[in-house]
Amino acid sequence: MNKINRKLEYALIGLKHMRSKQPGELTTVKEIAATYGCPFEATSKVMQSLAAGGLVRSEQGAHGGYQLVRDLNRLPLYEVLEMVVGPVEIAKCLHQVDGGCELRGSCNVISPIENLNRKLIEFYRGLTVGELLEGRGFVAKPQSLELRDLAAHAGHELAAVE
Amino acid sequence: MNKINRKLEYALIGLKHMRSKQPGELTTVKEIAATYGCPFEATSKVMQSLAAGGLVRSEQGAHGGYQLVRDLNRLPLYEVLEMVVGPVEIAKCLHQVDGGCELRGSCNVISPIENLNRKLIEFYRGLTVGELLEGRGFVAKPQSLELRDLAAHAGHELAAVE
DNA sequence: TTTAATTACGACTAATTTGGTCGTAGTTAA
DNA sequence: TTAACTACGACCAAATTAGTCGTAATTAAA
Repeated sequence: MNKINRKLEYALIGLKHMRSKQPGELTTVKEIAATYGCPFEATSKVMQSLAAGGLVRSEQGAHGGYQLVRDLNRLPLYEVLEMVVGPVEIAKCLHQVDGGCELRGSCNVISPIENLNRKLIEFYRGLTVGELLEGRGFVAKPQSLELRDLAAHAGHELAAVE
Repeated sequence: MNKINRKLEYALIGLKHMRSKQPGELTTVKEIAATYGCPFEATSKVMQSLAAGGLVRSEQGAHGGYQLVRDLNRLPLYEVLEMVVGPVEIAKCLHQVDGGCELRGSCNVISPIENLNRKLIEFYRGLTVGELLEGRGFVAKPQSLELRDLAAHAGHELAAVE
């Protein structure tokens, strides 16, 4: 029921990576996957979700890729969560029968978890992606020549420093 | 990876129920299960966890049951989470291999998800169970924990924060 | 015009987590 | 002794998550 999973992790990793690029410069999924060891297909789908949500722009074809189109410092984590894992809904009502509440007004069941849900949404709305990406640079350990070639081809060092 | 699940729900339901009792009055799992439709065995185990964590006291035997021993208004949700679902750890390091970090001591990879984890822990530490158990309407004055309140009840954990 | 590199996306399987049950034992009031 | 409780480990089922595969579609460049 929670929404913090690998998809979100791949999204944040990708966003952090793209943030270090020049405006207009594209990032491929292959590049992200190779640099950080994320599974290609899974990462690819996450990027597609981000593109569908308007957070990144995609260019197809050879020399295609993704680029950021929004300022991460003004982007609530909540929006990314919506894009990659859907609405933040931590728990369903225990007593729902065919979509309706069985206990009606006397229900004290859903309330605590619903309260928590609301507070979590508040929390996610108030937390910017930019904040999460702070800290030391995300330095990947070069694992192969091919990797360095990739980075070189992109015109960047592997170490993305703040 | 998230820790918001049915166990937590049963815990909050039980706590809310017990809070309405007189001091010294016991609540049985049977009572909770019957009142709210929670599965008996699952709820029972949750209560046992709460007892192990010192949040409630249990009395065995006929006419036994559970009772609250702590003030829910000064109890961080974090503690309940620890009791019923273990430490708040939303995501494992992507680079872990066989339970150990692949990069060992030289690992300077800080996953954004780890940052999020820290922020979530902060959030859970500052949110009291009492707040969550308020009615369905708005809570006029949220009783967020101050640091000194935390110190009174969870001083040993505060030391581990930094 | 062909090829290679890339995004797009649905279907599928495997792995993990979660939710729940069962059996049995220990405790205590009546 | 019995009935009503808590205590707890082992187990199974369901749901979710994670990852893979196959196949298009798109585009730059040879």
